[in-house]
Amino acid sequence: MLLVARVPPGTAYHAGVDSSLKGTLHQRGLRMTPQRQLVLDAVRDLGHATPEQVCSQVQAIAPAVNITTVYRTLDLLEQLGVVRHAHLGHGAPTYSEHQHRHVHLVCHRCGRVDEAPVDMMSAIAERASDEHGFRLDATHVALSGTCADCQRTEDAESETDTAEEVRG
Amino acid sequence: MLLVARVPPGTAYHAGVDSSLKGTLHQRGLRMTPQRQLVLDAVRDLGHATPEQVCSQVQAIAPAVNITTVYRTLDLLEQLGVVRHAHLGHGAPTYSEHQHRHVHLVCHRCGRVDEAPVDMMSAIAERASDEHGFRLDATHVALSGTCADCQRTEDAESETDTAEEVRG
DNA sequence: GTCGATGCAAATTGTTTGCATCCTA
DNA sequence: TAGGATGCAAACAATTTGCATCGAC
Repeated sequence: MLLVARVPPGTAYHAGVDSSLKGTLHQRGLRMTPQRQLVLDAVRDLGHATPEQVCSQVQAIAPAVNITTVYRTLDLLEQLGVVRHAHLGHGAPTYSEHQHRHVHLVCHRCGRVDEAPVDMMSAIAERASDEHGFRLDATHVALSGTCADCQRTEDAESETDTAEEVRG
Repeated sequence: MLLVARVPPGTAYHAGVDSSLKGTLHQRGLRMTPQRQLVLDAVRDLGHATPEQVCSQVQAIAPAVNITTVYRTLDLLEQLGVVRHAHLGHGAPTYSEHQHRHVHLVCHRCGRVDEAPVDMMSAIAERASDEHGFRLDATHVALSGTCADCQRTEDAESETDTAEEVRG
């Protein structure tokens, strides 16, 4: 199978990054494949991405890669601790590099995702631990709310609005 | 259609609760139906419940009610402000009465859901607002982490464990 | 009687599984 | 060349939509 288009010598995708993945895989008796590298590259390039989005990115380079492989590879990379997933709302989980640790603020109106430093949650983490014995993972689930722009939009709407949203 | 089994007179389910729903519906030109009352009752009885769970509960009384109707009714009741939904992990949203406002702590290991008062998040809400212009809805998305029991389990496991989880 | 609500079937979307083939080590 | 990885098709689960029928007002 011709997986990727030919590239000039010396321009390996993310030259050097694959060495660690290869090592991590081999340590566990697993195999390095072009697909696995491409999925990892895609996750790194995209920041946060759903399996679907990762698949599109991978297929831009290697159209034959199947979405099934993307799902399996994301699961694997997560078990290896190379990537992690977070729930940024609605349903679709998004994958990012494991080091990518932020608190996510997702606007439930427009979907925009903002990031805040994890230590923003340290006070809550402490209370959760003290009062509930609960060890918080502040980065796994996004906080939901309304972004500044959408608050303005809502304010503007409520002026004109005569509470007739339901019919339809 | 025979919607519900016959019941002794005077034992209406949640006698009296439907009056407000009926009124709310009529205000908007919408109609009161037994299905709508049953869905609302189910949400109230169950605390948090997925559409699937609401459907089962409703069907225990009225087997002919279709899950499509449950979805549509939950959406409607949410628009009316009678119920709200929250994301308690993985994918399935759960519905509860609108007044039900807690911060949810979900264990990603065993799925257990704990509840904490909303004011637990007030410090974060303020920071989100000040630093990001973001209006936080602390109750919409659950916080993810590890519950006390599962922390003990993990500690116990890591003693025996020799890091060989990946191979399949 | 009118038009909103329901039930049913089918379409959609997101994800998983079985299995034959392929290819890394 | 042995067994892990992939691709493909099909199974699944959760949710939505089209449409004819039903029933609240």
